[in-house]
Parts: sequence; C-alpha cells; structure tokens
Amino acid sequence: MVRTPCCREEGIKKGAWTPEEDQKLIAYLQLHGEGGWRTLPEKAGLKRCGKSCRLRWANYLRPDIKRGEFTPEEDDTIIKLHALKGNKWATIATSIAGRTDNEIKNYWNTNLKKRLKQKGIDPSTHKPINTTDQTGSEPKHHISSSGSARLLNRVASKYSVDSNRDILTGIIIGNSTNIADVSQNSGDVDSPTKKSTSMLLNNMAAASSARTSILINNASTSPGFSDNCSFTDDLTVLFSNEEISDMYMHVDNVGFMEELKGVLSYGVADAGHIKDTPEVNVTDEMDFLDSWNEEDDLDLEKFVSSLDSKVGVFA
DNA sequence: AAGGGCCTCAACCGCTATAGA
DNA sequence: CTCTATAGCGGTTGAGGCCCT
Repeated sequence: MVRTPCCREEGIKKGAWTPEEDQKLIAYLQLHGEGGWRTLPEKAGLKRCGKSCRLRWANYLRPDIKRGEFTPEEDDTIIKLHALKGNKWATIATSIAGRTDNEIKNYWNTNLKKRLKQKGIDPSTHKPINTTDQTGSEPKHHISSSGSARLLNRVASKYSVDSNRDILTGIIIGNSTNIADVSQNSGDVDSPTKKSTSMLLNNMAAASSARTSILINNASTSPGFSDNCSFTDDLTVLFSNEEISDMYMHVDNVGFMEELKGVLSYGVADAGHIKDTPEVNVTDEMDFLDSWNEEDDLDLEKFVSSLDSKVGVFA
C-alpha cells in the first residue's frame, strides 16, 4: 500500500489553525460541500494538507458539533457503549449526537477512565478490579452464560411468558411493540407486577441465551427457546463474532449484569429505533439493574430470587 | 510572583479499508 | 487483479492553560 505523502510536501503548514484559515475552509465547504479533500487546500487557498483540513472540519468546524461539558446521560452512554464496543470511538460517536470521535476519545482518556478507576472498576474490562484473586483464578460465583440463561429461563417460565423470541427481538433492535404485545397478550393474567418480573427475566435470559446460540452457530440448541428460533441476524448487527466469543468466554455474574445493561443501553442509545417507537421503556429496567449492588450479591440465583421484592420499580 | 508539574484537547501520525481506474 | 487515491480510524503528541507550592 502506497502512503499518501500529503503532509510531507514543502510549504505545508502544521499546528494550530488561525481564524483566517478556519474562515477560508468554512467558506469553501459551504460553497462546494464536503469531499475532494486532497485538492481542497489549493482551491480554498490554504497551505494545509487535505487530511488536516478534513480533520479540522470534522472535529471542530462542522456546524452540528455540540460544544461544552458532557451531560451525565452522555457519560453513561459512553461508559456503557465502551463496555460493549471497546475503543471504537467512531462507533460510539454515532450514538451521541453532536459529539465527535476525537472528543469522546479525549473525554474518555482524561475523565471517564479515571472516574471508573476511582470507583474500583477496571476501565478496560468494566469489571470490579478485585473480582479475581491474586492467583488469577475465576471469580467465586462464576457460572456460564448458558447456565445463567437456563437458570433465568427456568424462573421466567414459572411466570408463564413464552414469547422469548419477540422479547429478545424487541430488546435487541429496540422494537418495543413486541415487548408491549407480549406483556399484554401473554396467557398470564396475573398481576402486572408478575408480568414485569417475567418480562425482565425473559429479557435477561434471552440476551444471555442468544449470545450462546450465536457462538455455537446453532440457535436451535439454545437453552430456553423454541427449536426454530434464530437470532443471528439481529445480534451480528450489534456484535462482532470476536465480541460474542469474548463475552461467552468471560461471563460471570457481575459481567453478565454489565453485559445485559449494555444490551439494554444499546437500545436506549439507538435513537433511530427509539424515535420510531417512543413507547419503548427499557430505562426502568436499566435503573433497576443499576440499583442492584453486585458487591452485596454476587450470586445470580439470590439475585433472581430477590426480584419479587423489587419488581415494583418497573411494574 | 515565579516556575514546575499536571491536565486538556486540537492536531498529527501511522495505519487500514474501500472505491475506482 | 493490481495499483493508486482517498476516507476514516485509533493512538499519540505537544502547546497552552491551570494549579499548586
């Protein structure tokens, strides 16, 4: 691959941009639109390389760029998407209107990373720093994702909601109609509280189980689902095979909850889906999961059994 | 007041991906 | 298919501002 020598040419200016240069660039782009970055500097009367012009525009001059401090909601979204996607700044930036990848990257490195460390969370794994002992052995309460899916499905089935696929689809692609329909149309005529419980459990089970089904590339063997279920299309939109594989390899109770929150937050952050279906309400579930103190209760079974006393928060 | 260390963030660098000739 | 130009990404750098002593 031949590298473009655009920034090594003679007479090319580097360093901070002057207001005059900014004005020239803005004026040119307003007249001609974006693109043709290589020839742009000459046409616009700038002694800069095209790459520098593109970056200046993309990261600073673009009119839709939001300035000022990040909101707590933005912080939250960045942290959750980072837990899911890692250092994919451009991907994360697409979920936060008006923020550039560069800005998010800087903000992560200078603020959020430190904040997580102060809270005792490893910013690269998003897990508590001391969940493993000095010998590096597995966490005490580790269970596999398929195991957690089975467990959750068992409890879920107790509440008689059987449309896992619809719920999963609803959560993954942010289509709340499915979730609402399932809640209203299930054969279960018990209290709304019970419906909410089983919805959450099914959501959790579905998310966990679907990961497993992707990994083994055989949805029909996924625990807790009908034989003809296939989630591959939905999930591969969100996760790479490596990510799915990685999740499967490292699932523990704490990690599972974080992943689940990640899955849910992805739906919240995906404004395109939410706009179309304003009735979606995974936020209550997110709040509930956030309120769960994993340090107090690392045992997923205990967590599940404690749900009944807490379900009112998203009834 | 001075200056040294720290922090922030715009800008750069090196690289990959992709499109088109 | 190969080559080249261009776009875009993520890591890194360094200037300038801020804070502390």
